[in-house]
Order: sequence, then C-alpha cells, then structure tokens
Amino acid sequence: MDNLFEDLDLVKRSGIFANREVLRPAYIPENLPHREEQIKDLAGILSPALRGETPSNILIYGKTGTGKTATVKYVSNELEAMGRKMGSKCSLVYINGEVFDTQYRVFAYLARIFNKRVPMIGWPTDMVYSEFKEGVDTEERCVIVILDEVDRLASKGDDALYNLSRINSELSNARVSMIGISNDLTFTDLLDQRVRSSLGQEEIIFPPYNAEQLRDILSERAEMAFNESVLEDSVIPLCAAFAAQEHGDARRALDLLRVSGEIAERMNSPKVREEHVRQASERIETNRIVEVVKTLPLQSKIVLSSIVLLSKERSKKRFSSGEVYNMYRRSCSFLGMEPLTQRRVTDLVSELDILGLINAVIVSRGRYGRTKEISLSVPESSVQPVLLEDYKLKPLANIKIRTQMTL
DNA sequence: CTTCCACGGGAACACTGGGGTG
DNA sequence: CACCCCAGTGTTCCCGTGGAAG
Repeated sequence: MDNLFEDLDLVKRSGIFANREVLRPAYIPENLPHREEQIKDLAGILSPALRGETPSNILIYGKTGTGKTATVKYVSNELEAMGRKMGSKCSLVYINGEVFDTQYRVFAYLARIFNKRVPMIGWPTDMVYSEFKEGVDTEERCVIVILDEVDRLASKGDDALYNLSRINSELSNARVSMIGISNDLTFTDLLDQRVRSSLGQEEIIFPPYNAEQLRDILSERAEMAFNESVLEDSVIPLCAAFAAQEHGDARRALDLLRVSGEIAERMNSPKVREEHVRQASERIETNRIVEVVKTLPLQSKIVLSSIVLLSKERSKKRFSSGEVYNMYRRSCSFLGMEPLTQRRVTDLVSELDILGLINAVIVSRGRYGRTKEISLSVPESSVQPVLLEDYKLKPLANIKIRTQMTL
C-alpha cells in the first residue's frame, strides 16, 4: 500500500510551478511580444494564399532564439484556420532542415504528406520528386513549405531549393511557395543565383532581443508558469541579463528560468532566488558540454582527448596543429587504431571549434609557415571524465604523457 | 622576394543500406 | 535469388594559397 512514488517530492503538487510546459522551447504562446511587426509582414505576404493566388517566397533571418520558428508557426496556424473558414485549401508543411537535411529526404517527406508511398531511402531522387509533384497536383490548393534551418539543407547542394522554386511551372492545379528560415545571414552566398533571387523575393529580419525585451517575454510566460509570488524580483532581470549576453537568445532565457525553478523546487525553497539562477546557468553550461562531448564520433573524441592531454602536459595552453596531430597519432597507436590523415583531422578540429569545445585561430608564423593555434575553451576537468567514459578510450587514462618519462 | 607549414577546396573513392528487376 | 542502381557519408588524395619571418 505504500507506493514508491508517494514519498517523492515529484508527485506532490509543486509549490513553485503552476505550469512548467509554457517554459519549454516547443510551446507556442498566444502572444509574441516585440514581434508584432514581423507577424504583420509575414501575414501580409502570405495573405494572397487565401485569395487563391501564389504568395511570394520568403526568406527569414535571425539568430537562434529570436522567435523565428515561433512566429512562423503562429502565423501558420492562423492562416490555416482562416483558410478553413473561407473554404480555400491552404496547407502549410513544416520541415526542419536539421532532420531532413538532404534533398532526397525532403522530397520523400513531402511526397508522403501528399499520400504517396515512398521509401525513405533507395530510389533515384528525381523519381521521388515527381511522386511529390503528382501528389500535390491532385487538387487545387496552395501549399506553403516551411524550411526551418535551410542553411543545413543548402550547405549540401541547393538542388532541393532549386527544384522547389521552379516547381510551379510544372503544376497545373496546385501552387507551392516556400518560406526559408535561416540563422546564418550569409548563407545565400552559397546559393545559385537563380535560387537566391527566387527564394529571397521577400525578406524578414528578426533582430536579437535586448535585455528589456527579454524581460517582457519572461514576465509574460512566468505569469503562467509559476505560482503567484514565488519569484524574487531580481530573478527575471537576471535571467534576461544572462541571455542578453548570449546574443539575446530567448530560448536560453526561458531555459534558464525553468531550470532555476527546478533547482529551487528540488532544494525545497519556497521561492526562486538569484542564487538558483546562477546555479542554473552553470548547470546548463556543463550539461551542454557533457552532452556534446558524449555524442562526439570516436575519432573526434580522440582528437579532443589529444588536446586535453597536451594541455595537461605542457605549461602553455595553445598548440599548433602539428603538435595536436602528433599527439593524435600517438593516441591512435596506443589504442591500436589506424590514424586518419592530417587533412581529415583539420576538419575534425574545425568541427570541434564550431561546437565551442576548443578555440582555433589561423596564424601565420612567417618563416615558420602557417598553422592553427588550438586551445581548449572549456575546463579540462569537465571534458576528460566524459571522454574516458567511452570504453574504447579507456586505455588513454594510462597513456604515458611525457615521452622522456623514465619508469 | 623567398620560403615554409598547413589550411581548406574539390575530386575521387569506398562503403552502407535501401531500392527495383529478371 | 542474384545483381545492379541510387543517395548519403566518411574518408583519402591532390593541390593552390596565405602571409609574415628571414
């Protein structure tokens, strides 16, 4: 009769949260503060869809957490609802370029939405493309394809975008237009001229939020998320300030607020205090590092581990690619693995750089050539244990660091 | 002006896991 | 069933290039 869960605080009605879900990134609020203009623009550009015309293609720019996706989804829902009311067939398809990051996958997904049976891999792409075309064209309608994180898709060749942009000339009933969402402002550079002009018929910019605007957003959500007066006055401004440093990332701010609440809850504190926010900020950062390192491919782990080993061994903190590559080769032979080429390793290093685990800058040392200076940009103590969790890397715990070390 | 090292673009290749066809 | 086709991914190979010390 004693249930295991009865004793756990988790089940008891939380004193802190009223509804934690509204702080999660997936939640789309009714009201998007400081995005009125973008909403209006977007709605204006899309409105022809309701009159049976083809809306212009749109390109949306803005850094992460500036409300791009939320805004688009919000407007989509409104548009679809209005379409139903007016009896015009209007459908929006949301595609995340992170998940569907190749032309094949995008068209296969689209074809499936329009009731075609297409395997997720195996066919020639043009076959999948024509299946999709046939599927959409079965009736008169307006289809708006939303490509979130298009830069992902575009970086692997712009064929998909090109095909999508000229599909209308091959359709007789349906009309297709697209919305590209990108957080990289320079990504059109790698597009074909024709695609660029077609996709960028209209452009909407989402500027980063400043601390003040973040405060508004947080306050509004906090009202729904938390019970009355559990937040100390300084909590929201502090969350906003932290996130404003991170180029005004609202997602970050909301995360911070939620985790602060969770920490307060777990500590049985009746209120969320400033110290909880600071702890939350730390925890989010270390969690991120652990998560990233854990999911690194094996070879990248070895490269990273080599850099860690170097920074433990030497007094200095920056290393040339040559040094890193040598250490990498030693690690490989220690593990009994074939090392990759230097060329490949420079790519892996760049990836680690983008992930923010290391810092790499190209320097020219004149007579002594050109290198990348590489340094760890996160504490080694938070990286090494995670690396050693990988059983394939276990032996590296005992690697003799100094070549000249005597036994 | 030369020289040096490795950066990073691009082509080519190997391999995988799924298709369709005879 | 055997066989070849296809997209996608990770890799190697080749090579032109940058830019300050000498």
